[in-house]
Amino acid sequence: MSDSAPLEKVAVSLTPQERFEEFLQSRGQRNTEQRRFLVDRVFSNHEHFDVDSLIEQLPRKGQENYVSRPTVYRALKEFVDAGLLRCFQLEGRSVYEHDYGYPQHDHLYCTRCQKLIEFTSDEMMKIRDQVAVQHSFRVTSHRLIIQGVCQDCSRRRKKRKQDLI
Amino acid sequence: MSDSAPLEKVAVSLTPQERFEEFLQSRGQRNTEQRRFLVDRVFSNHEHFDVDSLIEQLPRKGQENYVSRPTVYRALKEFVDAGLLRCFQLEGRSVYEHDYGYPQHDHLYCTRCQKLIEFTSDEMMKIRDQVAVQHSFRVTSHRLIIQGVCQDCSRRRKKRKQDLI
DNA sequence: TTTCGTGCAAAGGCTTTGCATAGAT
DNA sequence: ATCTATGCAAAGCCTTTGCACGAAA
Repeated sequence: MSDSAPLEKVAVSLTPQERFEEFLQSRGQRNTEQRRFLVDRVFSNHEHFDVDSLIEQLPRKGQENYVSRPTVYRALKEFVDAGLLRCFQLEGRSVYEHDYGYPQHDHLYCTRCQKLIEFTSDEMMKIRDQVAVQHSFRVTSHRLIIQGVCQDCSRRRKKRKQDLI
Repeated sequence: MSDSAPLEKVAVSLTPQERFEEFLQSRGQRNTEQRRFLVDRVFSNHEHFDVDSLIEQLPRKGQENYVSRPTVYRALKEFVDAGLLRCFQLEGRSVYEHDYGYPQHDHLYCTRCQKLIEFTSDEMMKIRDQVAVQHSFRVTSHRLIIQGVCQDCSRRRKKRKQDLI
């Protein structure tokens, strides 16, 4: 059974930067300034993000280290291929999160404040695999998102109701 | 534990057509030919579908019962609101399935043949609710998709390998 | 010097919207 | 008669692509 503590990191021997370097070399691709810069930015905090929120935080056109939108898209795809990031769809857009250095996990999604809460559950994995066996299905991955309202939003709502009395 | 049998229907007192009629009346909306026609078509078979595959099966422009693309989109949204259909995202597009008259379930998705296989799991629901309690999260719904390769595709692959020997 | 990567502009895929007309109640 | 629904064309949103130039190996 999982507990409610924040997700623990997993020990990894290479930095994301080094790992991506290796990935690129293995495919005969080049490690450019843009790619290095984006790896840095993407791994500078553990929040989930979408392309727009990432680009908002990057230098604008004309500034130092500007990276164009197509290049951001291309880089993110490479990060996913390299195992640095995972990508999933939420409300129509792609959401990215750290994969490298973090364990397999699933999400609670608060439809009030859009927060994504990570959790791990071994039992979830067991059931997944049992279901697969029953259907003679060979599993490669899964995606579980539990939607609802988080604690903070429930509290806020309750507080507001009390204030009205 | 769920078994591997196909999904059983759930007893409902109204036909989809009747249920949608009620829904429209409750919202002061009108039951048009297009809506009735689409309800019929959508409930004529239990397969999952996306907008394009649905429209392909509908009459073309100029023919009897033609329904325009925007109207199809608008109707599908209403069917979801009315509880007739459920909608989820798969590989970037919206996929629809019957909700009214069918139990809550999840999916195995074969990445080889794009087949969606439905399954129910009470244990899955239990774990979902346990996780939610641990995080003081109020659940409204969830979406689980297990990706991998289905039995048929595994067999085909094996067969092909044998043939090569 | 060869190849790959980048930025630009433009296009693509799916979905939604504004608007005038047609239709339901 | 009133007000919603439809079809059309156009726009929106997110993402990808073709191409010429620039940069890495």
